Formats: sequence, C-alpha cells, structure tokens
Amino acid sequence: MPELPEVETIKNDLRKKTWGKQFKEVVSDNPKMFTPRFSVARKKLIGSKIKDVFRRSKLLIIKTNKNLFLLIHLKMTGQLVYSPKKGKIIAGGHPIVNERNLPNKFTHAIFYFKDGSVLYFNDVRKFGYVKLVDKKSLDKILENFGVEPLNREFTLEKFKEILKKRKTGKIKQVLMDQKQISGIGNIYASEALFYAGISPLCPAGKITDKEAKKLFKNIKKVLQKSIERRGTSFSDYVDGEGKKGSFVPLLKVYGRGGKKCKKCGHILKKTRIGGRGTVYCAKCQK
DNA sequence: CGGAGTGTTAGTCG
DNA sequence: CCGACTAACACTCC
Repeated sequence: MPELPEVETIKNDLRKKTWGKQFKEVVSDNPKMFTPRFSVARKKLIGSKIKDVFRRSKLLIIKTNKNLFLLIHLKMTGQLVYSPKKGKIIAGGHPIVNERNLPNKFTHAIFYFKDGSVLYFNDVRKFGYVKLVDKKSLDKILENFGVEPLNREFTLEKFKEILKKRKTGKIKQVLMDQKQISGIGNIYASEALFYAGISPLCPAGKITDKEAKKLFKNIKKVLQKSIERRGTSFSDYVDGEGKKGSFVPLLKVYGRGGKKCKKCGHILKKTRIGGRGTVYCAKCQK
C-alpha cells in the first residue's frame, strides 16, 4: 500500500517514538528480506542506537549512531507496528490484517529495543525488504530517486521539463516513475489526474502549460491532504481498537472502477496502463 | 474451485 | 535510453 503519504506518516511517528532507542535483538523468519545476510545485519544492528528517521520516496531510513542506516521498504503489503513498553501502539503501512496479535504469521522481522519496546515488520506478500548500509551506499541508492514532489525543488518548470523529456509516455506512468518524481504510486497518480481533468492515457508531451499547472498543483494537494489524514489506509489503534486512515472516503477514482463518477455521474472506466489497474472518468478526464 | 487482480519495483529483453 | 513485460508472494474477490 504505502506511497509517500503513508511512509511520511510512519516516519513522523517513528521519529518521535524511537529516538535514542537501542537495538537489543533482531529476529526474522525470512532472512532473505535482509541485506547484507541476516546474520551479518543482525550483529551490526545490535547495540546501535537510533539517531533519526527520514523518508525518501517510499523508503524509510533509520539513522543510527554507527554510520549505519537501516532502510525499510514496505512495497505492496508491508506494515510497521511499534509497540512501546507502555502506551499507545502505532501502526502504519498496509491496513491491519485480521489478526492483531503480534507477532502473527505475517510478521517477518522483529526488532527488540533495550527499553522493552518492539518494532514489528509485517508483510503479507513478502515483497518488502530491510537493508543495512553505510552513508556511502545510502547516497548511491538515493541518487536513483527523482525529485520529491512536496519539496521546494519540485517546481512547475521542473515538472514541465519532465513532461517534455518523456513526451510519448502515458502521463500516469510518468507520474509513477520513481526516477522522475519519487513517491507517487497508483493511488495518488490516479487521484491527481482526476482533479486535473487529465486522462491517465494522455501522452506527457501533449499536456498543455495550463494543464501542467493544474496537475502540478493537484499532485501537491492530494499528497498533502492525505498526509493530513495520516494516509489512505493507515491504521492507528490502541488496545486493539482499529481505526482506519481517513483518506479513503476522499478517493474519487482509485478503487472505484464501474462505480459512478462523484462529479458527473458517469460510470468510471477501468483499464490497464503499464500493467497497473487504472480507473478514470472518460467524461471528466480528457 | 479457478483465475484475475492487488497500494511496488528490479530485472530482462527488444 | 525507452517501453513492455515478468517475477517476487499470498491473499481476496468474482
């Protein structure tokens, strides 16, 4: 699930809660998800302390005191749950699966901290990964990401440049191309295009200056709105009482194929772009 | 029951 | 360099 707003939400929560925590033990039933080898990563991690938590694109970056960065990618179905020794449990990423007891069968990595708190990495499909890298490899990894859509360096000019560069590509694919703009996935690409009134199939090069401006604004708006609401399917629960992320009711097209357009009432069309399900209103989006 | 589809992305091939 | 396609995996929906 997690796109930029979801990872941003987790990052904000974890930064507050885990600052200074020291790793005591790491356990995994799926060592394949670790780089370097689990046994090596585990040894390196134990004893190190969390100094900060960042986000770049959809990647969560946990900085420790030993020139060591713990990278976590949740991919499609990853979920992080932080359980403090005392107080509120926080969870983010893929919506909470039925079983609330932790660890459960989807828990593939457990990070124990010295103070008794625990971070669980759950992942139904096991696409997610954990990487432990030094500053140098971190920088190399980060080089591959395009501009952060919420940062100041993502300007209208920059956006137009990207559209020009990828003129024959379908606009939705360009929005989702992490090398161009990083952090936008299927949900927010679909939603931003709806608000801008642009068909996801439109070639990037055919987008006029006026449309580009509208799309540019809506990309930022949709992401910001979602962060305000803690993401699309972010879950936050106390004492096992689940509460869904509140962006879902605001979705205009994503996941609504075959239903009525909330703006004009036409049946929303479902198609496939670059192997990804795509929903749009053929009447509102040209 | 079978098959298609699922919020991601790395890798391969033309 | 680009775009198209696939695999990685497990579950849900029709």
